[in-house]
Amino acid sequence: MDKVKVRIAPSPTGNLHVGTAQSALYNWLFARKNGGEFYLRIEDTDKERSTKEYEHGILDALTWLGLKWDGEVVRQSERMDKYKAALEKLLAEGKAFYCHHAKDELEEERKEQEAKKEPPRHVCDHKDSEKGKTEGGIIRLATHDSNTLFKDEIRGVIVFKDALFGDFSIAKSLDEPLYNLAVVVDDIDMEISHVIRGEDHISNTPKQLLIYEALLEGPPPIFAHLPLILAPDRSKLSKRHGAVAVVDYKKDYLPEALLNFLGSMSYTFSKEILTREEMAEEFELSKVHKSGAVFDVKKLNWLNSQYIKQLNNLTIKQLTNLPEIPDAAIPLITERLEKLTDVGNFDYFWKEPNYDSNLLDWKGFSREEIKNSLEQVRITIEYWDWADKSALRLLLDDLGKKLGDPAKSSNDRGASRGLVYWPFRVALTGKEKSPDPVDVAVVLGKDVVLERVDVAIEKLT
RNA sequence: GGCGCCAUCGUCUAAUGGUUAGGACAUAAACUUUUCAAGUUUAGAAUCGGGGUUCGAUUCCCCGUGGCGCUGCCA
Repeated sequence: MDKVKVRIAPSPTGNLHVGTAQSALYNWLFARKNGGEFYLRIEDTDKERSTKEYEHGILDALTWLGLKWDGEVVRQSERMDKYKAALEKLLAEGKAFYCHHAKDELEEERKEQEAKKEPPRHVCDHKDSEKGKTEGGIIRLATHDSNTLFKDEIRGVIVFKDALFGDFSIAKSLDEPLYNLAVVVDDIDMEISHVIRGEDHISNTPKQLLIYEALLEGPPPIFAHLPLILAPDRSKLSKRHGAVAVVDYKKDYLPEALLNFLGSMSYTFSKEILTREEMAEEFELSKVHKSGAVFDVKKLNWLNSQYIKQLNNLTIKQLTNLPEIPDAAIPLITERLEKLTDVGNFDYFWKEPNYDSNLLDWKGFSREEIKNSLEQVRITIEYWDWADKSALRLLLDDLGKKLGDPAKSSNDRGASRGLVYWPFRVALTGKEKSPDPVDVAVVLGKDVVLERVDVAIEKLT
């Protein structure tokens, strides 16, 4: 087999879509597995909608994901001469022609066809006439309806019965090529061996095959159509479903997690969590799934939490842009972090907590009892040997036993310990939920702990 | 309407002619706990329908049904 060369071809009319990212991943894996090359081609022939900002965004997103392309970025806007040459060749050989029909004529034709329940298409009567050779109007490929088929590497043989798409358009003019033409010219020119793209391109394939036939003597590339990524309602995932751009995930997710998720969505690897190198090793194009997969953010979150747990302290600080997080707090935080920005829920490790005094209340106990508990905790802390964490736990447990109303707590030991631990945790964190307050106290240090207990006592006074 | 693709737990999927239909996420419960977002354990949860082929179909074939995609002088 010739060298494997694959590409992704996003158009810079929006941010990098997660579907395109998945397609990029599979192309990348396939190239990596087969010692091939992975190219990036920007399809910016639509001057109205393409922007440089989106192009930069796409490059950034791909880089963030770690899907580095080989060679230079190819831009269709810089290759207009190639398309023009191809068009001139097709025109000269009578394989393409100028269509002079006006838009309203075509619309008329379409309406009639719909009324007759025929497939909508334009079969042009200019194609073999002199008029078809006269410049002006759009350029169409001269076709003859027939069956077209191709072998899809993922789906097997796909047959288009009576491929009835008429003389379809390939360029608005010599200098304005349309999608199908540009794609084929580029794929030929870049010597693409495998076209791996979304399922939504299946219906374009027979058209492109006809262009290959008209332009190329050798065989066309091998095609493989990936399943679509679906929204929870099983329609194609699009902007109206919320976060669909890779960049939307950047603040909360690790690229490794997103990549792992996208990869596992339409392919079954030997394990749940694996690096892209491990994925590449196992990857076989023919084993990619056929059916669309719903984007389940819960599973992404879970994967993300698994990756976050493995992060080292420095990385966490950089990623969250919070260098002030104490090192000792990091294991306590990463243990329960699903999204990076959730780190804000743990800001009591580096900031004075702010909370309502009602939060200090515990079960049926009175304000006086709570206050007394905190005062006792304060004394315990002051006398406590700071190095011994388990000693503090024992001391606080004992305090709980002492403070609890024997009538209330004889059968409810937990409640009396709660009288100690609940206000203590709130004093330290200002939250209902947090890691073990003793663990938090150790991270905070004696001075801060005493300070915060004092603040809490103050609030109750 | 035309053409095409697809069809196993809620979700992602494994099993391709013989399994108690397996796993992961999610959910629920129990345990643990001062609380929980963490941990451990357990549970419930699926082969779209109808015909074939076969001793036997999740699996192969056909027909329905459903979902989705495409149907541009967008890509």
